[in-house]
Amino acid sequence: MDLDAVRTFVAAADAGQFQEAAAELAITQQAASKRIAALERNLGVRLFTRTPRGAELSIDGQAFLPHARELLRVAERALMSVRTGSRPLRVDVIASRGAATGLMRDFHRAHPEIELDVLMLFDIETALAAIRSGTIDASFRAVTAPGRPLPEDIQSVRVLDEPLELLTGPAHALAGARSVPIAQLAGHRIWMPGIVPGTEWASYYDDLIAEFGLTIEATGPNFGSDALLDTIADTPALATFMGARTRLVWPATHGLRRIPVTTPTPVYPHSLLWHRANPHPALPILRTHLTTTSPGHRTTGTWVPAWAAPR
Amino acid sequence: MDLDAVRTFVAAADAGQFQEAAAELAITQQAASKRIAALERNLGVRLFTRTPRGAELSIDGQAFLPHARELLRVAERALMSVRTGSRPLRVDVIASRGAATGLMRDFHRAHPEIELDVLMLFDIETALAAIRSGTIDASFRAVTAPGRPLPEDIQSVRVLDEPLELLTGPAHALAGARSVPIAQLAGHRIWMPGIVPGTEWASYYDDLIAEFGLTIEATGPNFGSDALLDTIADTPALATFMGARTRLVWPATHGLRRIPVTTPTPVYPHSLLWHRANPHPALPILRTHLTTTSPGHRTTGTWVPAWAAPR
DNA sequence: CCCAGTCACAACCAACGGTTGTATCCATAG
DNA sequence: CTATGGATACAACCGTTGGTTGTGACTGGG
Repeated sequence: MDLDAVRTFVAAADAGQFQEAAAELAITQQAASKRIAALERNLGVRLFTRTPRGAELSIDGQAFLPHARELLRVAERALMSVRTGSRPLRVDVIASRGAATGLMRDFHRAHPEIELDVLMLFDIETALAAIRSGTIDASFRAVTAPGRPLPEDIQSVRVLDEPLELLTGPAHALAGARSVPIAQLAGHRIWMPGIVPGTEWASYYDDLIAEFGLTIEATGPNFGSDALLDTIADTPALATFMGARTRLVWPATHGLRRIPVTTPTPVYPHSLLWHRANPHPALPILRTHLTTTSPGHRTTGTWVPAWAAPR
Repeated sequence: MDLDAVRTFVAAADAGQFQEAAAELAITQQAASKRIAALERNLGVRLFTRTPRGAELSIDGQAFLPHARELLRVAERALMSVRTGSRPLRVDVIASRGAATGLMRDFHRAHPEIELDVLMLFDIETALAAIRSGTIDASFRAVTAPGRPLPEDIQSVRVLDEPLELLTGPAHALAGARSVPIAQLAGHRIWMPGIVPGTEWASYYDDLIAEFGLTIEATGPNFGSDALLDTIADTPALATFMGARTRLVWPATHGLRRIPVTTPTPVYPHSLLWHRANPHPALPILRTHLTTTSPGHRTTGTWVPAWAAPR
């Protein structure tokens, strides 16, 4: 199906005749006729009933018309998504099911008129480079990686501290606990596959291990969250960490348990990063939305890595 | 923008390389490379970063990808809308803002998984022919036109009696009335432009005029409901009829009044018509939905044309 | 150090899609 | 009844697009 033909179809449907549609599109009447004939041949139905005074939609044409308009609308938006200047706000989130995605969903609900593109970059270095080059407009990240202060031209605001919970199967030793002190996790096998060295997550868990003497197995390739959850559900000796706000798309029947961790509760600090000179009109709206809906952060009873602690 | 190029882009993004994408689409690697190069040229951005081991999405490519998928999805649905066999349920309504449209909206809310195409045919004759030929699946109409009994192979069920209300501007003599007996309308000018002779509406109003001695001016071309409402709002001597369920998209500030008509209340009887042998799986669901949510019809205090009265 | 595997460029060719010119149809006016 | 105007479709022509084949450049692994 050719988008030019669809455009011609919509123009002809609106005009009621091919000639005027052809004039609008700056082609000859014959070309418009050929385009629509080709479209009809591809679809296998007649879209217009031709009369000596114009062309009016057949019933199939009437049914097709709204779909054709939608198609052009979507094509237009697809084009806009890569047009510099007045393109959708591009926001990088740290994981597709994480808290930042939920925050963006909330933002979209609050401001459905703002066009959004949400993507996931590899690590904070990539994100910073993209923010500085203007390729993306904002990023949800832990505010700094260890030893690397934020550049001068990047601004940030802390928007959410997400508590980590323990995720176990029904047969796990801690499955019945309503909460578990972090000291009790020493000696339990905690499995976190797919943590890529060099990313903020790796730094975060390195610090967590060092601080509380945990044994985290980060080995093994990441076969996707489905495989991870499957293994956790079936293996009594394994557990994993998961952000409290992470949404699980998983049959509840598997009996996975989410157990809060306490004394202290490790939290992952999400900040929004952006370039101080970014002119995108939707960016201040996002910032305002996040700061006004942020629940704030407790500092007592929680733990964050030293490099992420508020100065 | 070429849909084939978009398809190639999505395939390459999924495969992570051009060669495999090209194999899926049954073209050569060079052709896929050219298609994506052309797409990048059209969009003005680089979608992939080429490596000697494949091609991975650039940031622009990541932003474009969901739009590309959506575009292909919409194109697929546009194609289905004219494919015989498993195409969306095609329902004809009598007016774009009338009660039947509202009923279909309710149905769509109740069954969002059912694909619908709603269209407006010229009159009941066209609708019957389209139902018999299978071009449409159902039609909302007054069950018969005068003197023309329903064919044997068409079935019908009465789903809604829609009361007619008087619509006036704020300066009209009846503007303050909470309701008006139909006998009081004799002598008032009632304006109904755009009623096409030969349609059910024309028959309906002919009967209404004959029964209650009204003077309805059906003259003048239809300049659209905006122009009609504009004139009604500004002309104290004019009023018009409007279905009680008709949704008005009109600034409330113009002070239009909707006044129920009584003793009796003229109602327009909407029936659903369909072919007894139509195999569309969604058709019985629509019928069940309509009959179970139908408010039923009062017969006392209401008026319908003799040809539409239940036998 | 070579090889396997990837993408890009060049040359060639068929097919698509545009234009111009023309025939046909029908409603309307004279 | 006929001429005319306005609409679509068909035919011929032709440039450009988009496919294939052949080849070169690049890079990571054995």
